[in-house]
Amino acid sequence: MRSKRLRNRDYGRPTLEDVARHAEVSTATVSRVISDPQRVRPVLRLRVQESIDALGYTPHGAARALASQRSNTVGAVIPTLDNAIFATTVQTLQTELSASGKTLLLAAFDYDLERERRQIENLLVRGVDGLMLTGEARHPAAYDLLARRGIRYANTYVHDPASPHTTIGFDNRAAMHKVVGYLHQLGHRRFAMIAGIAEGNDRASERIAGTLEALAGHGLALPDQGPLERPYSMAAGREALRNLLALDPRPTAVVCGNDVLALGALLEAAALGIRVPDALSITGFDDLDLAREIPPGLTTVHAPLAEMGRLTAAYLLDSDPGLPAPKHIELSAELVVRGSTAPPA
Amino acid sequence: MRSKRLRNRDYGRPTLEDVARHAEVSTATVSRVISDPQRVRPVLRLRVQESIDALGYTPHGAARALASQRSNTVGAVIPTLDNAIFATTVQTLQTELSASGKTLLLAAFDYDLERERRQIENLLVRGVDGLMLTGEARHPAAYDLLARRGIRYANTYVHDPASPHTTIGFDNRAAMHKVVGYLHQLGHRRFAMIAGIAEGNDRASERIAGTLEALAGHGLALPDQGPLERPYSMAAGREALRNLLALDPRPTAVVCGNDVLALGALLEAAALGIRVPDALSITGFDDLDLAREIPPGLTTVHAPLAEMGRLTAAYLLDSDPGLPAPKHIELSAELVVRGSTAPPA
DNA sequence: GCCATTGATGTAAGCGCTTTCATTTCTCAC
DNA sequence: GTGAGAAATGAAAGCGCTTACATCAATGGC
Repeated sequence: MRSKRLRNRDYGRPTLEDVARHAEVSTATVSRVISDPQRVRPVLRLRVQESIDALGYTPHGAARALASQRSNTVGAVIPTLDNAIFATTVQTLQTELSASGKTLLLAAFDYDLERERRQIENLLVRGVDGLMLTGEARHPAAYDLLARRGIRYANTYVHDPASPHTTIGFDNRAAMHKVVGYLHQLGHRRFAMIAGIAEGNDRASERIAGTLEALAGHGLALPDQGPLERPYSMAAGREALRNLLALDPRPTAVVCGNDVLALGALLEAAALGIRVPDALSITGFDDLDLAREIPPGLTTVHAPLAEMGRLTAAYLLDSDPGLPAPKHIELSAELVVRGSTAPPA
Repeated sequence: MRSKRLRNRDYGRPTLEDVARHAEVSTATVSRVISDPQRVRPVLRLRVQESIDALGYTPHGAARALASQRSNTVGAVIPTLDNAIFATTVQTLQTELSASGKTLLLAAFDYDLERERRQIENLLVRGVDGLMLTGEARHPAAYDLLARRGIRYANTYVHDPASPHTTIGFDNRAAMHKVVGYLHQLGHRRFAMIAGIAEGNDRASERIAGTLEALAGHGLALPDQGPLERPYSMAAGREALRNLLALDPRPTAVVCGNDVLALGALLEAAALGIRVPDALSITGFDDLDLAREIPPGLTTVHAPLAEMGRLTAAYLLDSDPGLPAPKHIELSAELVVRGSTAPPA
């Protein structure tokens, strides 16, 4: 049973105090050398720095966080990384944060809002200084917690100036208006939709709502079955397209809730010998790399993922007052016309 | 200038002490209720729990980490999330960790080993209890740090029983032997390679080395220019293929360092009217979803990404002794034959 | 019933830093 | 040279928790 005094010397990493003793200064000075070197005379600063190197000292993050009441840590809560659109944004966020010396805590919730609540709670316990969230639909208790902690957070991938929360993203609904408007203008009248799963996912449901609205605006509607909701996979897109092709009359335009579904539809059409865009127009959403590369090119909506990550980082890093009025940063999500759309036969 | 005593009551979150006072027990008891409820009599346990709820108390992670000397946090240092193969593994890792109440700290280094060193250092400062690393090539100072801290870490995406570090992954070199062996058996003799950028990336260089070795084993070699090293993008794959097609004699088999490059090559071949696999065989590495979906199906090596994430989590969560002998978990990376390969014309 | 155990609580000492406040040391204008 | 004010340093009090260790109550063998 060794004494506490000795514990450090024997096993532990050197502490601030060890450095202070070695450099014959106070711990306050060492602390200053580390966090604000300008405040220490060059002579001492150098001496301390040498002791730090000599002992191989590295600060203890938790102690620092406890004493300073800030963790220099930011959290991101996303549905999953298994989806390029989140991966890209998180990648940018991470890079920006680490340029500012912050570390990213990552949590995924797999589209389960209860799980999301727990993840948010966990990150709050970890003391994150800010939080990137996905969408607006959320367990009420989660918003309560956020409010009670007075922590800065942003709802991303959405834009809603009327929201009481900060939003950084684009208007999913409006984007679908553009898609439908464009197809309608090409002459399409028989539409179908392959959507993402709407439950617990307001981006997916907004895209559905936007599509329905826009169609209604032209006096049109989807086939009776409504939008086909499918998980995020090419295989699901293929299967859904097969379903739609069985319809009579066949749709001439298939609007998809995301690029992966659209790509599946595109490949299935090709496999079935249905020529795109001549016999069938297909659109996506997100503008993955592949949308540009795959023939005949996928008409889709460009989601500014990296920019969203960058702006979110900037917002969360901004050390302004406490919680200002919610901010709403709208990013444009433009229609990108490629080869998968044309006037109906 | 309000007193410390009051600070909590006025602004802060409630603390353990607040809860203790409210429940009329000691802080030790509250602490026990939180971390090991069994040790407290039901009567008290209940009372404490009620106080916790009443005050809306949540623990303070940093204080906890400082007092207990463990952060319940694990770090992952990867090149980038902008690459499905890392995203998938990290996704699994994250899910597994959070099932055990651990949080994932994520850092990317963009294939810059100096930056990787800094990221590792940063995570160490944050007090991670374990670290997932990518590959084996690393700044020596990073290994020093790791050793000095006696922290548990795993080099993933590689397998090397001779390594002094724990490795969890597959043998990239051996996998390329399988690819080349298979193509050779089909009758191919004129090979070319589109590889990832080898610098600072031992997976990429191992794949190159494996290819060269295997070819040499058959008395063959790449064209004079050697492997074409390209960044991870379909556009780069297309460009590289165009380059290779200018060769005289043309290669009959193009081996790619990853699926994205291979997909680019595949699409470019299609665009140029070169029939795959009749006029040209193409192989990839990773086995992305798309490899299966895209016609004619990409022959590739299946990388067990999710399994790697799972095993890494298990290893890092394993609270066994300190640092045992390095462990080497080999995952199989099997050749998956699809439509993009056939005997040469 | 009595004493040795076992189990449940409480006490209080840190964990390794930051930061306020007091003290000491410099700077200069005069 | 002197004294006022600025700049640099040190002393020490926490930050909010965990965890020996001490204490006290309950249990059971005899």
